[in-house]
Formats: sequence, C-alpha cells, structure tokens
Amino acid sequence: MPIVNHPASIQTFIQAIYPLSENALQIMIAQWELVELTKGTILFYEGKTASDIYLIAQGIARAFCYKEDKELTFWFGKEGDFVLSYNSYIYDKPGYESIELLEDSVLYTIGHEELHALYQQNSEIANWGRKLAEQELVRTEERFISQLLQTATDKYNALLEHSPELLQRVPLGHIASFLGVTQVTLSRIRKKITPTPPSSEGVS
Amino acid sequence: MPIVNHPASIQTFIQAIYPLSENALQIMIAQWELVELTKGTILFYEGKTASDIYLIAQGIARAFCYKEDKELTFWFGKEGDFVLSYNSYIYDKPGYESIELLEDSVLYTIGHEELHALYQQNSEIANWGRKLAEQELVRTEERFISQLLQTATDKYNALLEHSPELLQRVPLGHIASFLGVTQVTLSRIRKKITPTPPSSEGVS
DNA sequence: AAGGCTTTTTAACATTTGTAAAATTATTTC
DNA sequence: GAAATAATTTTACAAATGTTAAAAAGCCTT
Repeated sequence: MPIVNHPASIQTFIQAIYPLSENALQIMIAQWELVELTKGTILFYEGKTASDIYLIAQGIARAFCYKEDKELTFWFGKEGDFVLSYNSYIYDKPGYESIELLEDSVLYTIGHEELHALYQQNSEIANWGRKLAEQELVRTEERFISQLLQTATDKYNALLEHSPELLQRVPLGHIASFLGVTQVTLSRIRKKITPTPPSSEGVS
Repeated sequence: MPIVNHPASIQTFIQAIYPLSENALQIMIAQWELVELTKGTILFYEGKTASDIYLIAQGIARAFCYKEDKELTFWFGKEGDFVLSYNSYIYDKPGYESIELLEDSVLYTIGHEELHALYQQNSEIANWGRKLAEQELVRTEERFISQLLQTATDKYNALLEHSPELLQRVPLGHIASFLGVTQVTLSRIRKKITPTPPSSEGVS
C-alpha cells in the first residue's frame, strides 16, 4: 500500500518558493526523482559531505548533532520543506549534523551537481535558488532570535499554536531538545500549562 | 580627515562572495554608492521595512533587538560584511531589529529595488545573490548551533581566538548579550580565564 | 590632576534548570 | 490481555546563572 494516495505534486512545492515560467519549471522538475523511504532512514550522515537534496512530499524529518553523547535536535522538516545540509553543501566539507526520517516518507530528490548545473544554465532557476536560500536564512534567523528572546515556555506555546501536529508526530525528547531544554524541564512546563488533567468523571 | 586612506575596493568585497565576469562586475558596482557615517548612526530601525543594503568597507556594526527593555545584540558586522535586515527584506515587512554603527564608518550602499533589478537582469548577479544568501545562512546556522552546543565560556574563547579585535572594538555589555549571558556572567568567565591579572611589578 | 561620567567587576541572594534515578503511564508484541 | 518495552513524569538534590546593588577601575574633559 502506498504511503500516500495523492501527494501534492512537486510543481506545487517548487512554485511555492518562487514562481517559475512553464519552461523553467519543466527543466527543473525533469531532474527530480521520486523516492519512498522508511522511518529511521538517515538522509544525511554527520561527517559526510552532502551530495543529495530532498524535498518532503509526505513525512517528517529532523536534523540533529551530538553534544557529548546526547542528541540535540535543532530542525524539523515536513511536507514542502527542502532537506539539505547547507553548511556541508556550501563549503563542500563534512557536515556536523545527521538528518533522519521520523516517519515513512515520500520524497523528491536531486543531486547537488544537477541542481548547480541548473543554476548556471537558467537565470530563473538561479533566482529560485536565491529565494530558497533567503527563505531558509530567515527561518534560521527567526529560530535563532526566538532562542534568545523567548523562554522555553513561550516556545512550547508557540509550537502548540503553530504546529500542534508536530507534537503528535514527534517524541517529546526531540521536542525538548528542539526547545533547548531537557525533557525533565519540558515536563515541568507541560505540567504548568495543563495544571491538573481534569479527571474524566464529571465531565459532560 | 578621511576615516581611512585606502579602504579595500568594492570589487574585492563583491568578488569575495562569488566571482563575477568583468562585465557583470561593472554593471554591479555602478549601482553602489559610497557613504561615510558616524558612530551611533542607525542603519536600520526596528519596525521599519528595509530599503537599503550596506557593505562595510571600514567600521563595525551590530544588530540588536529588545527583550523587555534590555537590548540583545545578536550580530556583529565588520569590513567585508553585508548589512541588511533579511527578515524585513524577504517578506517586505517590518523588521524586529535595529542595526547601529559602533564606529565612524565607510560603507557602500544600494537600494533593494536596484539590487533586485540586477538579479532579474543578469544571471551571474542572480547567482551572486544566491551565494550571498547561502553564506549568510550558513553563518547564521553555525551561530545557532554554537548557541546550542557551546557554553558561554567556549564561545568567549572562540571569540578570543577568531576575533580578538572585536573585544577591543566593542563594549563588553554587547559582547555578553552576543554570547547569550549577562554582563555579570561574562565577568565571571573572564575572571576564571585570567585567574589573577599579574601585577605589573616584577614582570620583566 | 580632579571631578564626573561610563564601563567593568564584585557581592549576596533567589531562581531556574540540569542530573540521576525511580515511578508512572503508554504502546507494542506475543 | 499479560508481559515486555518504550515514553513520560516525578522526585530530590546540585550547579549554574540571573538579579539588584554597590564598589572599583577606566576615560574624558576641563
């Protein structure tokens, strides 16, 4: 049984970054390949140099690195997100993070060389690549700022509001490290927010 | 008296991002304008929408935002760095930060519209813009990761090693907030690192 | 070089978060 | 549906950092 019946088409995801003409779009999508990968698959290994880029059509992924021997999750990607190790890709050097699928997933993929060739050959696609990097930059900067400005409680509430489904799909240990606290602290936060889980009796 | 006698030329700074052909380079630099601005000048105001981009030829700047009523410095720029509020520029919305010159400075500047027009008209410049965003992304991501992985002591030592001049040019209050701690904590860190400032007597 | 301003350090205390281990709750597997 | 496994919460204590205020050191300016 396929993981999804009707994943959003790759066109939709690509056009969401920066609109391309029909011609540029066709050149672009011809280079992407559909793959289905299972939960637990590592898309990118720490210490390796990036070679492939992914686009998530269905599924969820996380990027993490190690502090001492604890895993630190610092990024989640879901449908419509592009997956690559920018630090490895830009400087063509070993990356410091691993990227793992947290669900059975459907992805589109393209090699770095192929994408780079498209950037050189088509100026619309070059501008598409600029927009992708710019959007990713702003997302990263906003996370960085929120790390500075917001308490873990603030950030947990923001998650509750903007990505409630993430809390359903991802173990709390990963969420805690994403918020920059231990799981114990996250538990304390959750307890404060839901003061006493109301007993089911007496609730109409 | 000019602030500098021989600032590095704009060509050098632009080519450092991504090499342009002589033709593209000329198109590019024709649009940039030289300005001298004094210490304390605000290049970008929180709440405003970005309109100009700067390149620092000589000087130093910081980006900061407010947490309650304390200033939080989260970025420093020096010679060769480009200055813009990406979050405001990308989505054409009010930015959350202000950017201030910490020294009398020499800068090159261009309007967003002009640069955007160059991206559309010249594919080399579009790829230049992609590279700029990608490099900025990696810098931001690396700072974000170091915030997660490193203690304030680690980060201070890294500053000492990689940007010792920054510590000379910038007040410690700004450095402390850049490292994500209070100035009191930074003082404690410095005390540990330089256990007892050796008295000048007896030192040959 | 004396006074006034700013920057940096120190002190004492309160608060928060981390650590490690146990207890509880959910989920899976047979 | 009982046992086994994994995930989450709780507890008690230790360690690190923040807060507020005062002291010390640096620096301009006259």
